[in-house]
Amino acid sequence: MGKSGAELGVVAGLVRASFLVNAVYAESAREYGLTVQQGQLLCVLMGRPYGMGDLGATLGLEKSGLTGLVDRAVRRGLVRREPDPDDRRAVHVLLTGEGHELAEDFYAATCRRVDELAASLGTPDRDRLAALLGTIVRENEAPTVFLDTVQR
Amino acid sequence: MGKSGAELGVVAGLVRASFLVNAVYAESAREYGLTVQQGQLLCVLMGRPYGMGDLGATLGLEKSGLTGLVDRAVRRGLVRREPDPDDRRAVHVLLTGEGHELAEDFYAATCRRVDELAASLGTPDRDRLAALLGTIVRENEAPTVFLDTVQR
DNA sequence: ATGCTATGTTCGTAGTACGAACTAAAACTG
DNA sequence: CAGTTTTAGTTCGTACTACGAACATAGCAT
Repeated sequence: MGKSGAELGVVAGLVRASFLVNAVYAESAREYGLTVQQGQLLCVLMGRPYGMGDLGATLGLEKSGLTGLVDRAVRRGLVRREPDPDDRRAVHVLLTGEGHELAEDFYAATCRRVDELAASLGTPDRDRLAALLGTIVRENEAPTVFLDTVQR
Repeated sequence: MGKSGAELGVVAGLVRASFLVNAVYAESAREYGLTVQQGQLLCVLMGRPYGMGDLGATLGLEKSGLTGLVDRAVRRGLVRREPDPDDRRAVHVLLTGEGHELAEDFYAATCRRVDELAASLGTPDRDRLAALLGTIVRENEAPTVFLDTVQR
């Protein structure tokens, strides 16, 4: 039973830790007047502009749902659609200046809060945890929903 | 910069791993015709019945939002409200027979999927990861949104 | 008894997100 | 190059999520 006990430990640990991260993410979003989904959109777009298709794949949304999310973000002045010069069907979604500023602030606040979740770990444990999570993220090809480091 | 690099690694690792867990959770929920929130409700109630207040605190919801969530779960026959004999204002929310069965199945499927996220880790790494996440969960007092082990 | 607090619900509002159906443009095919 | 198929996005209808404010009861304290 030792082995199955350890396995359940990983699963419950991952699920509950995710719950904490979600809560912290929601708190940050709220602080900046965003919904979680809008915050996620901004964080993804911090890296580069996306077409609607890629954006949906990255966020795990159907295209029909994404249209509304982008619409609302456009209405708030956070992102804009730009026609793709090479394909008149396609658009690029990118941050506005205001959106970029808000994204940076939200990203920083979220980093700070998530970092605090791990406050009780010493540096070696943090490094170990980072390495283990890095393996999971890599092996499962988690999309870039949150940058490793801020673009300079 | 070595230290700050490691710190960002933990943060990005936690956020992206959470994204993976969320996606897997959503996939499980969908498989069983549930929304994520309904799945979460069932998983919490697997442990024991809750009053609306405790349930809101556990799930991180305002009471007004919780009423609707429970209403819809009642309509689907998954949970029921029972008057608290000691306090005529209060109710206990608990799983119906059908809800209990569905919760077990959903829980098992989710466990399997989350476990697969860590498939590339060997047993020692899994144990280390479980221990590190366990520390975070404990230090931040993550509510019991997902049982450690199924109740027998 | 009388006010204060706690428990839940109702209501209005905004947002999330799916599938099906649709438009338009690009890509393929004979 | 005309005709078909595929791809990119949007629109529409539906159901769900979830907040705050206002409300009704019920318990509690003085």
